[in-house]
Amino acid sequence: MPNNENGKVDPRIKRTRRMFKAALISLIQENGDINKLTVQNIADRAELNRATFYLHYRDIDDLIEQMLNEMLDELHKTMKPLSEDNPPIAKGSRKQVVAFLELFYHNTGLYKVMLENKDFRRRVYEILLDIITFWAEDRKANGRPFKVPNEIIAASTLGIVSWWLQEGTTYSPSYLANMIISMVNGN
Amino acid sequence: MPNNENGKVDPRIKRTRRMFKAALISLIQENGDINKLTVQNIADRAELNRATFYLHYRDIDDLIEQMLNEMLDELHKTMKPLSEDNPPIAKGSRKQVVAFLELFYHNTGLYKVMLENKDFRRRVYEILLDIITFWAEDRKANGRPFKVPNEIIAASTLGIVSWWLQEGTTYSPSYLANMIISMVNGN
DNA sequence: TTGTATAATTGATACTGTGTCAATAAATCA
DNA sequence: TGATTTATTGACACAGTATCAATTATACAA
Repeated sequence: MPNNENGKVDPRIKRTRRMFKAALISLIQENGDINKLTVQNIADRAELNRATFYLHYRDIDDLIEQMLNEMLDELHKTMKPLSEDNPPIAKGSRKQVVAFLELFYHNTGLYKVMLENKDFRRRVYEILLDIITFWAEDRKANGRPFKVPNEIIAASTLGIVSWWLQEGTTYSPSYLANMIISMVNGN
Repeated sequence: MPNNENGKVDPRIKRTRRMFKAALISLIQENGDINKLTVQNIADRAELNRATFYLHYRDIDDLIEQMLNEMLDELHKTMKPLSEDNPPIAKGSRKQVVAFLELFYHNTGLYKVMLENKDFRRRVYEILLDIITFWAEDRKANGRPFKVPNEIIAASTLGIVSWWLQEGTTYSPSYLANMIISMVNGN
């Protein structure tokens, strides 16, 4: 973001980008499809000129990528403090899974659509892999290592979360966390 | 498909549709993306006129849907005889999972891209759910029912298969089947 | 507070892709 | 062979993309 010499960002820029992002979310929630967006629709919804869009983003994918990065930052921010718990304990892990699921739960419509994006999926997978790797080390130290590779556990969990969002999140985050942990623990 | 009075299909029609479908597969394998197709590209690759495309398909989504149905028929055909094994046994189930994975394995490039399609994913999920439901009944009858709902097992498996294809199918179908079964069985 | 720098708007333009059509050519069928 | 169906061709109206120069509006700094 272009700054002036004091390190401040022109409020017009902040406002414009906020408007475009809000418009994107609004349209995604509305038609539940990420592939039917047009620059004109986004500009109309943001109540800004279409040419203004191109002053800030290369194209729609560029806007989506920036959006996606902000959502991933939020995910990371929620997960990181928990994974730095010391010492790591089984209860802490469950808490972490629930916190993770709640993030999705509180923005079902948005995350459901965003998970259609390959890049977003890949990076959520990586966050999951981080959590699980951390968890796996703890389990190994306690003499009951996971029976399947961490990558497969992460992929499995992503599959469950995607399905859960698609299906309408009828299970609570807490219940789903139990199911995930039960599958992973093998009992 | 339009038939004449003898029930035969004009060979020009068969040829044309075969060409369009081959062109679609070829382009998908080439750019690994289902969202960057144009009618002109497909027609060029098929060595047919663009207008001819519209004689056979409403639009690109229509062509993809027909493609998708053919692939699902193939999946069903592979799965059905196995799920009618009588009596159903644990070994039979493993064989079924391997057969399922091998189908994907032998056409990685195509299935990988097709699994980006929401509709295709939903229907593969349903096939998996069928298999697992069948399996679950057997387990229940033997007094060791699954600990998590069938839907969650199906979603989990779909997540693993999607990841496996994305990642480049480094594990063999047989090994991956073991991992899936291990997760499901919880041991 | 005023001048200047920056951002946003407007209207224009060239371009790519869609979907349809009428006229014509080519292949199939009876 | 003649009639019928399919495929090709070129044209058209349309929607959306991406960029530009000229103008208007807003923010910042002296």
